Amino acid sequence: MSLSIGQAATHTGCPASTIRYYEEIGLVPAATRGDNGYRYYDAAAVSRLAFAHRARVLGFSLEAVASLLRLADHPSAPCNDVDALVADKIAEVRARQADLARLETSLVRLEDCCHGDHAIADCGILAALSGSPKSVAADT
Amino acid sequence: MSLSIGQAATHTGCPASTIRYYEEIGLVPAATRGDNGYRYYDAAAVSRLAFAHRARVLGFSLEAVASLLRLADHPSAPCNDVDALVADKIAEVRARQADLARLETSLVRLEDCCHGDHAIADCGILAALSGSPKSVAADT
DNA sequence: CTTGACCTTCAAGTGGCTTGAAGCTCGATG
DNA sequence: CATCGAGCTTCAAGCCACTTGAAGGTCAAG
Repeated sequence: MSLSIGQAATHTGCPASTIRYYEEIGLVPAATRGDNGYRYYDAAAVSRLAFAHRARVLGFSLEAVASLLRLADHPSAPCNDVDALVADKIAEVRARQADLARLETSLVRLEDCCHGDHAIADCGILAALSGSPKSVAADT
Repeated sequence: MSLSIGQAATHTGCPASTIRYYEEIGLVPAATRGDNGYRYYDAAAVSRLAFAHRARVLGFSLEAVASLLRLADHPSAPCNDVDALVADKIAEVRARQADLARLETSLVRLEDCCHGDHAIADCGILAALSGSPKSVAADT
């Protein structure tokens, strides 16, 4: 039961063009080909694609996904490296969340600079962006 | 009192290479040049660079920054468009925050799949990534 | 007068794909 | 059996926002 690239795409949620790209950069091994030149994916290949796609959706870089795939191929090795990759990612996501929270504060402060209908000349937003100090770029 | 590109970079926080890039793509007008071919920036030019850099730091795309700069050049126009850009950005940041919160949940759940020192073959993280259902990709 | 920091241009690389062109093949329909 | 549209192939270029590198000119200090 092997799937065409389009079927594999539907199955994994990973677009066909992206599957081709993953093969091109060597993230996944080259698919087997039919006599027509079409790529076909057996269960193991589909599983690798699904794994890669899931990891990408979770925010892992292609490099990290490659590491995870390599690790998954060595079942007897200790799983510390896997843990480390996940822990790093969590730390990264939390850092990014903090960034965004600060950003939101700044943007809301910026929004508050503008009150109602008036001309740009009187708009506090542009004034703030133009460098009036301590109105926007606080709490770094 | 005009600054070299390096001084402008220090002053605005925007790297010299980025300033050159902004000029290249027409985000800011071409700097005036000295006899040596060096770019020099007067107060107004530095202010434009600072404006652009501040807006970028706040997460506006180059396209949005270009809009803001255009708007800032028309002081008699109403400021609704400025408001809209800022409001859009806030909505975007909040959406991204929600994304990241979901992501964090998934990653932590993933992390919980692994308990202590063992081999990869027994690691729940890789099992979860490999497609065991409902362990990671919940609550979409 | 030499050193080293700074400036110049132009080209290419980064990540992670996506899109487009030109041309195959396949399955269903008339 | 012809044909049509969907799906497959390859290769190239485009996207965003820069960054990096090579090769060279300029300037101020020692």
